[in-house]
Amino acid sequence: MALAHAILAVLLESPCSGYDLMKRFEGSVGFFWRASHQQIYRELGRMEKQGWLQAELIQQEGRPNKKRYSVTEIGRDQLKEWILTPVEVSPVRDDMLVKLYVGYLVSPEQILEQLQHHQQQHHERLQVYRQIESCSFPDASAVLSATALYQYQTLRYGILYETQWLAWCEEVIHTLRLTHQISPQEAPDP
Amino acid sequence: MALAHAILAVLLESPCSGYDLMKRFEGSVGFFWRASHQQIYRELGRMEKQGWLQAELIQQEGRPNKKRYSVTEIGRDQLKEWILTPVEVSPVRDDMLVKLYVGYLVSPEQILEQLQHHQQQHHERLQVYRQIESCSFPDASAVLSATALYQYQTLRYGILYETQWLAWCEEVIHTLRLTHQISPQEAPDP
DNA sequence: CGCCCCATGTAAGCAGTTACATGATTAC
DNA sequence: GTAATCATGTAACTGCTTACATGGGGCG
Repeated sequence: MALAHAILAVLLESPCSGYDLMKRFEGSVGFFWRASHQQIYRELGRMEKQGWLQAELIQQEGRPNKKRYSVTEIGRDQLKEWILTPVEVSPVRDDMLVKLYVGYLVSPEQILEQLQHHQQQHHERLQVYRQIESCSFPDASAVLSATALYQYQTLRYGILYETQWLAWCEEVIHTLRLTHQISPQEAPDP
Repeated sequence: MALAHAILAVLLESPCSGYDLMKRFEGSVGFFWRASHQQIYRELGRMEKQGWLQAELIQQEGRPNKKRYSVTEIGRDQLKEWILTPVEVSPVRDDMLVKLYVGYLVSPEQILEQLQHHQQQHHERLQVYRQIESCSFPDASAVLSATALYQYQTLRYGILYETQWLAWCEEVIHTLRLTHQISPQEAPDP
């Protein structure tokens, strides 16, 4: 039930609506968890029933009303307890690696195309994370509070992860070009 | 349906039984996919129905009979087609990062314990991958066949991934010890 | 005698994805 | 006007996990 715990973690930082949660999951906390809005609303409902959260209806004018969820004492205790129970490392499941494993089935150019598509996506994510880093943690030598320090470490993970992916993509693309004598694609001259 | 494609990829390399597949998924090809035996048997059944695989019953003495699955022409074409359709990067979902994000809820020592547990698991995996590397690809300068080259690249991913995890664990543990003035645990003197 | 390995499966339940639905406001 | 943003959901489906089940052979 790690989605529930991820939600607790985010709401503990600051209470918000399901809609806002969704955006936080696809944005700033996306480097450790992702969830769709359907998943989030369902889970919020369950968690409220169990007493982990409490909802407060916020009336708004000019836009739909919303429910603001905050973590209860019970929810907080649940989260604490969960932290202390050891977990196995998350299993790796990556489409790109499966594709590469059987890359010999198609032409090197076609594999290169897939790799470059992937590379670009990781590049974009890295940009986003670096943006967050320079906004939220501009001073590398600053003394951080406990909460900021832990959050920064998870962001650091995201940055290392994407950097490693890019390095791997570079390595594979380089090797492929060497062994198949493909020259890098250049912008066509007008 | 990426599990099906991962199974195709592995069976294409060499046909085997569901039981063997399971072991391959938790061992040598574990750096790009994992699956439980229940998942595998169910998926094998479906794939045989669809004509992607064909099964051959192997009678054995002194041990249970088994079914040896191999990839059909249809399955091979499916896999090729799938390779060429672009996919989004796999979403990150990692318990350890959620735990660290709310690490301030428990003592630094308790977080360190979780981190070290994780570190050890990644260390063990790295050992396994390095073992496979030195067994299957002993000569770094050797010219590899297309299939070997692609497989080697996926193994390289596994190695980079685990190395990056270990580096991150080191970084976090180091920072935690500095800010909380915890000295490294030493083996107790007898 | 108990436990692990080989080898295959069923059944129940939870997690995640895809598609559908509503209805107001704001920006181009 | 039409597309996007805000805000919430339901329903159906697929994927994954956990638990249960069977049965012979080999090891300590």
